[in-house]
Amino acid sequence: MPPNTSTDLKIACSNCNLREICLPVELTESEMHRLEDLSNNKRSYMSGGYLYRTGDRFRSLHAIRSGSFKTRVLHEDGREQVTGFLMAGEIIGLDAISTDFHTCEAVAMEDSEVCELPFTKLEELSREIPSLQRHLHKIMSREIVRDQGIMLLLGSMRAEERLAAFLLNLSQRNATHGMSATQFKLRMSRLEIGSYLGLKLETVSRAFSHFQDDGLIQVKARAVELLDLPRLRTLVGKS
Amino acid sequence: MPPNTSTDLKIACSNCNLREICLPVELTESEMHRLEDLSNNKRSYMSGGYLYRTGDRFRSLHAIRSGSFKTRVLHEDGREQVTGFLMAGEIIGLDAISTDFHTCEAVAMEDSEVCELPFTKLEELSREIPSLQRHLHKIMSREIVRDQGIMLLLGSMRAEERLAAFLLNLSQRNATHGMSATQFKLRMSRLEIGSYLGLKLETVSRAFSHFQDDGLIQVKARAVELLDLPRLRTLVGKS
DNA sequence: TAGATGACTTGATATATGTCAAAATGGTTG
DNA sequence: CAACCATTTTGACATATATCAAGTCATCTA
Repeated sequence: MPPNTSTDLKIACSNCNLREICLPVELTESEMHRLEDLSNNKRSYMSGGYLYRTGDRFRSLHAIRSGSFKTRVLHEDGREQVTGFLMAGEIIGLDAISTDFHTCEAVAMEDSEVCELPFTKLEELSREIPSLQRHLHKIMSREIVRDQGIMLLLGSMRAEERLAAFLLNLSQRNATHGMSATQFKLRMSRLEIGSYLGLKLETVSRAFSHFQDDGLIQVKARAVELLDLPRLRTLVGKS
Repeated sequence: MPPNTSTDLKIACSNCNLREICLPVELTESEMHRLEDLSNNKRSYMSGGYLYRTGDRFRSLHAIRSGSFKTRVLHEDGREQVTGFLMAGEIIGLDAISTDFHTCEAVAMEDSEVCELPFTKLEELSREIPSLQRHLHKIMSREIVRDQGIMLLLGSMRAEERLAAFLLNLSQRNATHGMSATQFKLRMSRLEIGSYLGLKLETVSRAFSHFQDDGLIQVKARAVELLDLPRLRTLVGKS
């Protein structure tokens, strides 16, 4: 299975005009209002800006309102590993609950906006609203499942399978957020894709070229069109 | 950083005689009793037995009381990836909260016992006991951090670094559970280690042999002794 | 205890991906 | 628009790990 649709949020975020896509369906009007109070703090980040850094004190989760972020963990010796690409509607910062400090850093890949979700308040509210509690648990669990999908990818797939899985995952998430499943612009460089997939950028580039030669995709720099979804899927499945 | 100390549990499990190691410190007597009611169901599994399988309906988390389990995800084409090795005191099943179905399977690596923690009840209780709620959140977050550590390992470390990180992680978890940090018996085969680390069993075996030739470890089949922890650590750190 | 079976080690060789280098392309800024 | 810089592509070559193949060693059962 490719890395899964990740933590797309259906929590809160009403003040952020994400009412329609971000709310758990089961809330009463009054619960809704309380949720709105929670998430009234909105912030903007320029491309390249840090939402948080490794070691920062944890206070809030963030719901991405627009734009996208990458998360990465840094190794002592300077090596870095991109651990996720997050887009609008997804929740970022779950790693930090564990120790009250962030264990990775989050960088905007384009100009982006987030809603702040103060965690203590979120916990309070979820004690009172069972459906919200369950929702929060699901979001965290989904992140675990997503990570295990990436472990599968990194541990047992070859370069082109990894890239195919990656493209299909982007495709699916784009579709989920109402965008095209077959045409999109990559927000990340070959280097970042390589880090995420455990490959060197040259290998990523060659895989892109090879897919294009095979008629699987059309790619020009960061503009990608998936021409043959079924064949991409079989590529991931078997080999 | 090597894969982190994983989800060692301090929840519940009083009836399971894990009172001393498993309880969040901050509970009152009455809260304690309620927790005990929660976790009164104990089960045994023989080596090779399934705690759950992919697709099983999710009802409970499980606290491992004794023994150990491996979790693995299966790829359509039959490839499998071991995603974790869990030992006594750790919590298993967090992946399933996401969809209410298990997304991986858990197999006992030796004769083992678990406490069942019915999740709905756990949620109820954690709505009423904030310190328990926070604890549950930390356990889930810790699993996320652990998985990201493994992603770093799989994505950016070479074979011997991976094995060194793996051994150091086992060492640390053993120590956490009051066992020797330098001498232990592996509960898993070279094949399983290889799957977990994204390597073939021959590569794992060669790395073991090489470490032994270098005086880093003493290894005979599954009995391992770490002879030079500092040098193992530098091996993981830089290269 | 012997025999059988699966686990592990070791060697020779193959191959996927990494490395190094150069050229082409695209985007950005004055 | 031009010049510049970063990004991407492509090629030639190097290497870590996989693959294939024996052979040895452990563990379990009869």
